Amino acid sequence: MRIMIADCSAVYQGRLSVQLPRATRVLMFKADGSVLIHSDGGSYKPLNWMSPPCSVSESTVAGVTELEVVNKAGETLSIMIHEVHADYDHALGVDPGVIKDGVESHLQKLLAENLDTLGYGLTLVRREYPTAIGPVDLLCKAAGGGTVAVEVKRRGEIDGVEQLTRYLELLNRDPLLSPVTGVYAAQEIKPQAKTLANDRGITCVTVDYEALKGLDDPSMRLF
Amino acid sequence: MRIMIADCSAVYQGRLSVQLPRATRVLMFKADGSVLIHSDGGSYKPLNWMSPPCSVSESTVAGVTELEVVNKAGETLSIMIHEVHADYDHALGVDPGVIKDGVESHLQKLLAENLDTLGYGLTLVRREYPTAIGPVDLLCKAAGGGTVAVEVKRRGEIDGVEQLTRYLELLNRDPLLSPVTGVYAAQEIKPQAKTLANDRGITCVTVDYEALKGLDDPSMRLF
DNA sequence: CCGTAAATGTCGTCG
DNA sequence: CGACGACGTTTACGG
Repeated sequence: MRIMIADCSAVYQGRLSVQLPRATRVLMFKADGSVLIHSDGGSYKPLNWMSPPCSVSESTVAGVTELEVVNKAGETLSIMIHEVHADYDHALGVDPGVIKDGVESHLQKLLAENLDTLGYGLTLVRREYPTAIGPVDLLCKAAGGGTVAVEVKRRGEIDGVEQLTRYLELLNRDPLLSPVTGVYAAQEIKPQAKTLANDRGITCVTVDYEALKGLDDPSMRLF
Repeated sequence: MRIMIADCSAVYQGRLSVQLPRATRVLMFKADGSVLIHSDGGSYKPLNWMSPPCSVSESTVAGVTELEVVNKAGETLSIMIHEVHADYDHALGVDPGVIKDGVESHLQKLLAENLDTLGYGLTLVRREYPTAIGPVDLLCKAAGGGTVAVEVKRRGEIDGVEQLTRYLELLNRDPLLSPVTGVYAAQEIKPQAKTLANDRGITCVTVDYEALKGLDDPSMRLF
């Protein structure tokens, strides 16, 4: 990876136009061709960038170096380098990547294995039950005979309620499944989402990921 | 900004858990306290990071330096530095920031000035018409007497249809506005969004930003 | 500080 | 390759 500290200005022309006035910034050129322009603040998002795959061409006019980065969609990032304060290059090698734990799919899996958390007498039909408008996270049979569709989210906001509502509308047209009721399960459910869900007869369940994990993993049990 | 090239491993513990196995990476420490861990690929998103505001503490055990980055929510990013290949520091100063053109608000403005694009005989009531559940992008009077609510998006996906549906539901309760119909305007509308919109009697309009811009700006006109 | 909506969103998965 | 949903989404903007 090449890292430059440089006095530069830049223009991105693509899905929109973004201009960067002249200032000192950090330029990162990654092995895959991608380019990031960082300032000394903000967050992890660069001021301007080009995602791979893309190609870089260089030209110099009157002591000013211009880098033209282009991707396949024809988007361009043009960087004018007025002065270079530092220029480093290091070989990093291929990264082994990240290992994640605790995302929605894990929560979904744990809930599927512990349906009691969601209500009594539920039997799993399947996870990711396919429908024309997308997969339902968990489809279950209720003890009473009807069906229960479960939408799982890490953070329960209003979008999830809308999503589940669409599924319920569709599933209830199927006489083999009807009546279908909904359960909205999340580690945290926002008040507005809860209100909308209740309004539509959807049950909200707040789940504790750590507790579920403990239930699931015998080595974590206290007794 | 401090930039290190180092052989490191890292663990984030917060909203979820992310582990980074040992490898050579780029560490960026920004002036506002934020930390980024970049590999030599991917895109602008770091493998791991901590957003500001946060604080860093350092300790060394058996030649291994551990950096512990903590934010207010109690999320932690712990970086074990096994070997430092390079360590640079540069003062960048405050960045003047970016100038953008072509985002949704511009599209909204252009559409407000060219309502014919959306349908015949529309008169603008106002942009960002306020309601209890958020602002409607464009509220218009129809020639026939009713009201038209317009939702503007750069890319029309299903969320926007839900958003507009909520507005329509609310606006139609107002006898001064009713009947209110919906128009979904975007540079590109996804099939599922179009299907759902049609299902709900919402008109979809695909708009050409460049053409609108040409209409709007006399200097761009051909005649 | 909460809530909503936009984003050059990016990233994975599945068809 | 496109569509779709999750994301440590992040970020900006109002009340």
